[in-house]
Amino acid sequence: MTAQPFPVSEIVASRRPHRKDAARNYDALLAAAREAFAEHGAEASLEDVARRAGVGIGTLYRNFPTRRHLFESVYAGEVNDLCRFAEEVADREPWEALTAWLHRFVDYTVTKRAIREALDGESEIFLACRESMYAAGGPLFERAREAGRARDDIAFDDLLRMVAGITATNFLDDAQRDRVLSIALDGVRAGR
Amino acid sequence: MTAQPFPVSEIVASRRPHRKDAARNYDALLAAAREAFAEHGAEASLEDVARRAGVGIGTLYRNFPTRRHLFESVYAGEVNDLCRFAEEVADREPWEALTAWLHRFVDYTVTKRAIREALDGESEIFLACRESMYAAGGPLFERAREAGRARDDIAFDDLLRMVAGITATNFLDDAQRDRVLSIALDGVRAGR
DNA sequence: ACTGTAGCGGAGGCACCCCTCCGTTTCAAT
DNA sequence: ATTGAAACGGAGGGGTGCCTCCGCTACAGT
Repeated sequence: MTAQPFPVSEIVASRRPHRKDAARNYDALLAAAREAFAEHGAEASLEDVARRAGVGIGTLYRNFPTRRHLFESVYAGEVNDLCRFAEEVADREPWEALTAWLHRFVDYTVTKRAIREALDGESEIFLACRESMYAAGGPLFERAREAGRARDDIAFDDLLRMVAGITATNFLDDAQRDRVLSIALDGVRAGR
Repeated sequence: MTAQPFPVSEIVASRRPHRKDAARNYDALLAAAREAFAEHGAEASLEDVARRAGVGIGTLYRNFPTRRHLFESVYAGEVNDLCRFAEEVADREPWEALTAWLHRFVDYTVTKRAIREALDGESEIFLACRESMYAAGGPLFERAREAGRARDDIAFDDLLRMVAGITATNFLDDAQRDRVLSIALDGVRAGR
């Protein structure tokens, strides 16, 4: 809501090194990790991440002392994007805003494979991310509910986990994924 | 539909050894594998499976030459149970029969963690399992649709993948899982 | 009870991954 | 251009998992 709304983005940005080569490697590692996590889940090989980034394994460990640091950084980056997107859709029609946000939620690839674990992560950053995400998406849900477009016997957490589950599943193609998501969301609509 | 409706059960049973000790080990391995797959997904350590079963690693490999053999056997066993259950509910009210079957689907633990992969498996057994499952559950869906209880713009495959996704996700507790499943199924109900 | 054989278990070779440590390289401030 | 400090990369030690192979065990048929 303010200029720097999400503490998460600061945490991540603050870790980025100042020297040019170091910064480039840092970015390459994050991008490589995003790919690797998307493909293999949170257990992806860190040596593979370093290889993809074209960087020595030592460099990976200097930037991200543990697997958790790396994973959290990738995750936080996506959460951050998601939070920004919530602002973008804030002035659309309530139900439309909610579903647009949820579809964006689905698009995040790391999230796709790893969000289930992340939803139960207990570290400081995971908690912060979850809070940010709830702060961003919760009001959209609330608004849809007040407009009589969403049923009021479920919690935002229920909704998010439902979508996360569908998101994490393999489908024949993207069309099927969207179709299934729409069906499930129809269950969330008010008026049966 | 006939006395031995599911080819899958024969495949699995035919592999069970005749000698007493061997049969005991075979069963112990299947049970251990079911546990291990449920906990760690399809990538569970085979040495761990052997340890759980109280059996040497060599014995595991004699009974199940590859990881895929073991996984398929566990999976086929559960599919088989599921198929039987479809017969049990066949004479209930259409919508109730369908949801009862889907809830049972949710209960299978191996399935829970691994069905996403399995839904895309291309081996002969996976195909046979999928076919059996569709043969068992499809008619339930069809019947609910004909009774005007389920919408007709979605496929049984859509429904199954939706439920599988929700099934594979972590929830705070079983109550939340059931709640979310009900919401999603409401999207499948006919009449908005 | 005897005995041939199916079945057993685990040592060991190979591969991969984790993470640390340190000699070498590269940046950027002067 | 010089130079000190920051950053680099990858070798290597320890761990775990995969799978094979073969000497030992115990079942079941006579």
